[in-house]
Amino acid sequence: MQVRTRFAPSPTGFLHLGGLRSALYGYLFARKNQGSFILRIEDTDQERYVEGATQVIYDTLRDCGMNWDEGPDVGGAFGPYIQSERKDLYLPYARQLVESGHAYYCFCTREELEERRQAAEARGEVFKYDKHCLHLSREEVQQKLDAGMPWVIRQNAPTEGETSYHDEVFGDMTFPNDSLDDMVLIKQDGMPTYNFANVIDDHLMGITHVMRGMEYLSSTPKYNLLYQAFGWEIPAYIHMPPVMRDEHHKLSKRDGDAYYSDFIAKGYLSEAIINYLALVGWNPGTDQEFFTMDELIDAFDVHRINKAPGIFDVNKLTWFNAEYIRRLPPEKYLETVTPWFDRVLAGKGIHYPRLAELMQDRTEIFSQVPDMVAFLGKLPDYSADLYTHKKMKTNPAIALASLEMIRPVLEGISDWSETVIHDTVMAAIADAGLKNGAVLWPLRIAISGQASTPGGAIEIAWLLGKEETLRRLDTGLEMLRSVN
RNA sequence: GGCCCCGUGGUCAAGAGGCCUAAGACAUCGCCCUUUCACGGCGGUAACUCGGGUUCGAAUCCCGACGGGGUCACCA
Repeated sequence: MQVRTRFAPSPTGFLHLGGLRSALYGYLFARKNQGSFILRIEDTDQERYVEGATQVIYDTLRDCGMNWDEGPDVGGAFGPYIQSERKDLYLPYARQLVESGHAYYCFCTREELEERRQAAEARGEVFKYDKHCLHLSREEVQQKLDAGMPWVIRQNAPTEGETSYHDEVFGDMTFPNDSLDDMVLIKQDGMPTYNFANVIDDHLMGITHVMRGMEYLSSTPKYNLLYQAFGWEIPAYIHMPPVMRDEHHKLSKRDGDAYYSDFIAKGYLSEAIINYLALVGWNPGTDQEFFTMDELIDAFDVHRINKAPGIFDVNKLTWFNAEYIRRLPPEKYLETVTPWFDRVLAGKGIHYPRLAELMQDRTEIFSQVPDMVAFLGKLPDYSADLYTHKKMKTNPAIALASLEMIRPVLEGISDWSETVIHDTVMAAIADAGLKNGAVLWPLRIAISGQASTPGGAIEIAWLLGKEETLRRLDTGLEMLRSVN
């Protein structure tokens, strides 16, 4: 059997990481089985529709390396792939169900329903539609229709017995039928509800494996009843637990920090995001942690999807990101980091390739880069306390002596290259009978103005250039003379 | 509240009756390397929710409690 899965987001905003993971698992499963991955846009709720959201979905998926075989923009034999464009297709199916007694017209207004709902709540009961309109005769229905009364079509669900189905990750599920409500199939505006459109579309599009969040676990019996009423084959179900923000809340669109685009803006690599996301709720059963998309496809197995929700851990994502950055070819790293350098170093004449070499192993997220290299563009204000470091055996007094010793040495260097600076400085330190740290620490502090820097004194001196190095050294000397 | 699902360290998780004195990873702590920081290396702290069963033997099976999540819309 040709496997066909689908990702069916509603265009209500940016794609958050939970949604991205659903897409990923669907994509992985389809590819793993040489099947097709279909993209369908579920925009039946005009009130929540957000302009441009569909494009964001396309861009995000492509960015992450997930290509769909059929979809709104690429076409396919089962289109259209945008639900609103399929609008007219659903009503006939609903009517068919009305004819066969599996559904019925309902003329109850929202207000009436609301009253009954509140009355039920007042009695401490759960409101369930009472099939009020089921008993209308054919004539009465026609009369109301002719009179132009607003209507909806509801499913006629059984009230006794139970319905079972099998889920690939949760196993066998059974629900008592009396918990099934007569859900609305066609809304008053003529649009199908998600519940209905979803069944019709999945069938029409030949979806063999329905993959979706586990929040649909309990409404699946109602969908199965629909499939049966039509005499259609019920698809295989793969329900997935949610990705949580913390123990109590799942990642949602209301949490701005969960958007894929935000992570990209902060300097996370899409490969790292995908790799990490794949591992929240699923594992390969081995110790392998790093996966390319192809390796993910190869290792993926829906039976290894966990049933319990997984909490999204930015820490681990950040670690993955740092690892991916370290593994980047140097040229690629340089290219990616350049705009981040530019934010604070544009026009400063800093040698980016060398800086990039120094920075690559220290970059966890690109957005941290500007703060880490800003000192090269402008010497920050710093305190003389920085000259004190126990392990380096230095303090302001020692630092003053060290810097006074090293300044003329640096000034005397004509070939300002790292090796020459290194050899000259180290030789001078040895000649003076000093410890490396007693000179190198103060030097680095004087020219960088901060306790930790990417690279040591020599590298920074080279990056800064002779002139700027001496200028900063003088500033440091001045400060030290005033405090000593 | 009814119904459904789930419950191994702070987090992701391996584990499908004896191999568990419970892997691995992130985080955290310590040491080493080192001209700082980072990288890297080594080591440490830290978990089977609880209570009953079943069994020679249970993290693994059963029941209950507790905890968490979901669902009960003309939203998807």
